[in-house]
Amino acid sequence: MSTTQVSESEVMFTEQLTRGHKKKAKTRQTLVDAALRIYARRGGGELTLNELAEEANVSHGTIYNYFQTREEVLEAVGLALADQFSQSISVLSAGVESGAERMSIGVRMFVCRAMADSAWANAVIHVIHYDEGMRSLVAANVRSDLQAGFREGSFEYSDEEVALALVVSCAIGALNSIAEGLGVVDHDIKIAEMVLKALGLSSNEARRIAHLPLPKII
Amino acid sequence: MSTTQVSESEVMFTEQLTRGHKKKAKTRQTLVDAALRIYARRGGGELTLNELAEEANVSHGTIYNYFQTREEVLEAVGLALADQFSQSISVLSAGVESGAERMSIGVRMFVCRAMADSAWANAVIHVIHYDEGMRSLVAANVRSDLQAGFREGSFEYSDEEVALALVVSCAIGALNSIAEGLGVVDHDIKIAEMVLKALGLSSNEARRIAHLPLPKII
Amino acid sequence: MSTTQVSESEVMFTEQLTRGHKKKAKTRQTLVDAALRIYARRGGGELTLNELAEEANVSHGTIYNYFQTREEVLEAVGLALADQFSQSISVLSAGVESGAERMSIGVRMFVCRAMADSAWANAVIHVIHYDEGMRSLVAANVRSDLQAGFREGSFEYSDEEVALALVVSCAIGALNSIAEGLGVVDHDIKIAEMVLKALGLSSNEARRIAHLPLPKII
Amino acid sequence: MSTTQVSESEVMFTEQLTRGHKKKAKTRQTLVDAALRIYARRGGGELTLNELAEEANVSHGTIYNYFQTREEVLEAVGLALADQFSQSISVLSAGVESGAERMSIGVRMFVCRAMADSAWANAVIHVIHYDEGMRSLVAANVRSDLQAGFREGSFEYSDEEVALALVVSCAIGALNSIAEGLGVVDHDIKIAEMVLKALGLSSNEARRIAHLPLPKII
DNA sequence: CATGAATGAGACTTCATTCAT
DNA sequence: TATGAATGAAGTCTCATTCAT
Repeated sequence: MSTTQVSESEVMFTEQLTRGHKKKAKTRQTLVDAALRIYARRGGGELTLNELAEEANVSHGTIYNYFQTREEVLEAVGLALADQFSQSISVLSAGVESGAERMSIGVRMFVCRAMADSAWANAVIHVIHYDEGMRSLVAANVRSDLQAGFREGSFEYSDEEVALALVVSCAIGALNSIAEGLGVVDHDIKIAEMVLKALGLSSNEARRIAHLPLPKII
Repeated sequence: MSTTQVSESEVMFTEQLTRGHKKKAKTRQTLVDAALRIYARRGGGELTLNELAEEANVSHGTIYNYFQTREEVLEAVGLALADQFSQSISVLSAGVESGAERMSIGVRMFVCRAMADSAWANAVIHVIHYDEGMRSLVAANVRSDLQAGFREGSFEYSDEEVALALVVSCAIGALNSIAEGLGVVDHDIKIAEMVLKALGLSSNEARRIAHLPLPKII
Repeated sequence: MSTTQVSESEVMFTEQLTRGHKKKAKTRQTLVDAALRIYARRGGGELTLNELAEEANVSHGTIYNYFQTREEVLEAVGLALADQFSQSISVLSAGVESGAERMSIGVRMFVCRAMADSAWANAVIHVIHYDEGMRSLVAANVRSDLQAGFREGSFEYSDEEVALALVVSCAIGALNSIAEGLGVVDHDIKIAEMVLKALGLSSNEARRIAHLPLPKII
Repeated sequence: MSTTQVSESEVMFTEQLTRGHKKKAKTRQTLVDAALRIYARRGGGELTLNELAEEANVSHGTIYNYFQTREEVLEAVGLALADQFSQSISVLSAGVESGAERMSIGVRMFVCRAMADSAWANAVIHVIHYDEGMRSLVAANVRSDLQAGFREGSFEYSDEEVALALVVSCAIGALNSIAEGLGVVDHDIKIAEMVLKALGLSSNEARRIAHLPLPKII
């Protein structure tokens, strides 16, 4: 998110001379970014297109050159966020085989990103609450690691759906804590450790895996 | 819903009531109940005072004899819900000493009630998302059991806040699953078991405690 | 137009009204009257609720206390106009037996009113163009006279539908002429005479009937 | 619709055309044709330039290379329609001397075309309602036949303007009936017969003339 | 010329809130 | 206190029109 804001700010600055008439194809991205900034900033409530237009420095009508309805805007924002999210996760856990380790990496990545970028955290919280598509995508990512860990004998749970919901809830719950300023040191590790225990790992094994160093981004 | 009416009425009896006061309280309660019915009925979106007035069979203006703003209505609804909630939990785990068992009972009660009364589940989901007061109350209830279990050596976690957030998140997550029709058999037991494991109990101990029969309501 | 207001007010007095209802009815009438004034004033185009609110000196929101949608407003205006229209006609041709004479009176009344009240003419032209209900009502009024005249042997036409459309078209056409300032002296008589001839009366008979004095309004 | 293209192309040939002019004319004609197709297709409501651009497969901006405003587009469409109309009529009644017969042919042609080509009927109805130019042109065509019949002693009416309005109204009224699916067999003949009677012909004479075979188009 | 992104006025509609009765 | 008519800000969406490329 912060990266987005910086790059957008730069763009804004160079374009203020031409009063926004040179945007064309980039405008859609501008709109999505603006929406994410709004989500990031606020505590509750729905995104309005008035706000979006102002944040993106375009007129109301412009939004409708890119989206047919308000719903489409929200959907696009959800997709953008989901895209970033799933990319981040899959890049990081690329070479990892163990389901339990992948799960740990996924959860920690999710939480770490939220700690590093509270704007992103807020946006995710908002979007995940309103957008079913986002929820499914998150669930799909988690489910594969869950099944892998179960096949390998690391995990032990009586119901996959319940386990899935638990992992997702814990991750989102951590995001909420962080967004409310209640983050703690090593939040990612602590959450991952508890999640792994909930999934059946022994305390020692859970602690060991949760404390493994995160793979570096190349 | 009826529980709400009773508890609120009881609170009223602790004051000296004139007839006017009684009627005032009655109408106010009518409004809160109507709001809960609306929350219960719908999937998403905000409560409007139009709806509320119609559901309660009063005119728009009447609402403003009992609440200054829409926000106050929502707050009152949150309080009413929180009231029932904490009563239910504390009644049930009244004679139980063990923190782990109290925790299990609390979580299972929460989930069981959601399964039995999807209207209540929907209302809680709505309110908890918008009302900070409700969230704190839930947290307070959980925290005491958490600390008890920790003191007794049953629980083992590295950070109380993180553990607290985890328990609450899992419970709310279960409510969401149930509200979306994704409930499973023995949902309450499965969730409680995983939560106990997350809090450091061994698999066997977690399973045992989670499967204890719930205390009967007298 | 002023006639409109009077007749509508009379209707109001005949109902049993509570205080609230009276005011409500008054505003509703204000809105309908304002709509008629707007129709009367303009050359073409659709009625907008902005215009209506301004003309009626109420705010936009007030309109929605009386009508659910813009369509309902238009419908109400059409009904109001249709009501006046059919009342006027039936009052005037009350004691007349002959179908041909009733037809003549109806057509002449219609045209005379348009000449006397060009606002009314404009409103009718507008409404009849957009509102199917209005068209049906006019058609129903004409059809009975048409059938009466045919049964009595005065009229002679090969197709009732065609005859009906002809009468209505001629009357509306006359309204258009008048609204455009192309009215002529005895416009009503001239139109009625031609219509009667079209319906099969001899020139002499058509002229005689078309020139009969209109019944007085008591 | 193709008739429109032909007639416009013929008009063009009377000028010396550069390649640029030819292309310009072609695109302009494309736009007018597209507008006619839209009018033909729809029941009610106004033409929007969005629709027009899409139907003509050009971009919004292109329209403004050919017309200054939306009004100009509508005007051009009206002219195109009026052009075809008057050509059709005058070709058909070319060799006919009698005013009454020419009137009958004109009315019947108008109605027959509407029955054969409901797209044309819809377009005419739309345009004639909004475009004064179209109305005048129709009136001019009728007036000459009206005067001829009057001079010849066939017609007998007390006011030319009223008679003119009556004929036009009846023709448009027939179009409306047809567009609403209320057409009847020999609609053209029945309307022509009634119009002729309205203009003073005897029943027998009106019937005879209205039933004359229409001249063939060579 | 053609394009289509951008604009902004203005349409319909909702809804929390006020106030006279 | 109860009512409900009135309000007006704010929201979603449309569309004629402009302008840089």
